Amino acid sequence: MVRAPCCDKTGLKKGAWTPEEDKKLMAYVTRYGCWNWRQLPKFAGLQRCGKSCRLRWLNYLRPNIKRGNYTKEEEETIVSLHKTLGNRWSAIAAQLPGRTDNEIKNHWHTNLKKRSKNKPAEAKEMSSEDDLSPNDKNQEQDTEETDINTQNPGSTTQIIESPARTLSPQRASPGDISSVDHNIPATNWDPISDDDFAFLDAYEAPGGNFWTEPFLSDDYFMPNDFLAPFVDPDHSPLYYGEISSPFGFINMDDCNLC
DNA sequence: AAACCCCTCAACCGCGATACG
DNA sequence: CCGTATCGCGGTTGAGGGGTT
Repeated sequence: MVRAPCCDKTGLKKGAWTPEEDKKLMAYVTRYGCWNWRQLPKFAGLQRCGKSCRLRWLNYLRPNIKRGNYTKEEEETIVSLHKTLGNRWSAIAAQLPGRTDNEIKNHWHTNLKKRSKNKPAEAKEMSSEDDLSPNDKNQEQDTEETDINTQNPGSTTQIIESPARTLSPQRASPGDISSVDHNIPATNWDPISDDDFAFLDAYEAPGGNFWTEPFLSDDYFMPNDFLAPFVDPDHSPLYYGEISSPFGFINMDDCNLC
């Protein structure tokens, strides 16, 4: 469940996220968006790799995430989509608003897989998969995917893009961020108060140090073309429009960062 | 009460795809 | 076209909780 925090050789933290880290990430992404996952941890003051931040945000902190309590409809959808799509969890998740591919994948392996095994009609496909060696499984998956592709060449079947593409804050509409799902357990979703931005404000002090020296490490380097989403307080919490920055005006409509 | 086992799920890892210079 | 950086996806791991013996 919760892994003991540890550090890798580069000093980056690994393992379970602490509430403080969550808050920092949440506050940063909510305020500035995720313009570059790799650079983000430096700006957010996190000793994490960008990949880890991205995963944490997408699977846990992102607004509108539903957790647990799968409805019957959702489970049926997962099972039926899995029959057609195979292990394309992101595609499946795209059909289930608020669900992440990781969560669906876990739910499948822990619940639905067994359950579907018990249903004779569905068990045919599922149970055979279980008895296969890893190689066989791969082969079967390849076959399955090939079938999908051959069955639907240029198909009009609605296979929505992965949630990471459709729901990721990188491309999410401002509404995605602003409409918070308060069903998220309090332990996971601590509403962000102004205080939570305090650590960010420290870097926005007059002089613009935040954008030029954010949590700078000795070897830090700011790309010349650096851009970041800004927040218009009138369009809280995120606003992507034409904004000014230390680097001039940025028309966020032309900016595909988020 | 203690030991063991099983289950859950957050997080990591590796790789392919895509973007960019 | 090529090399590099970054992103996104799917598979896998393993800590910890709960159930069973």
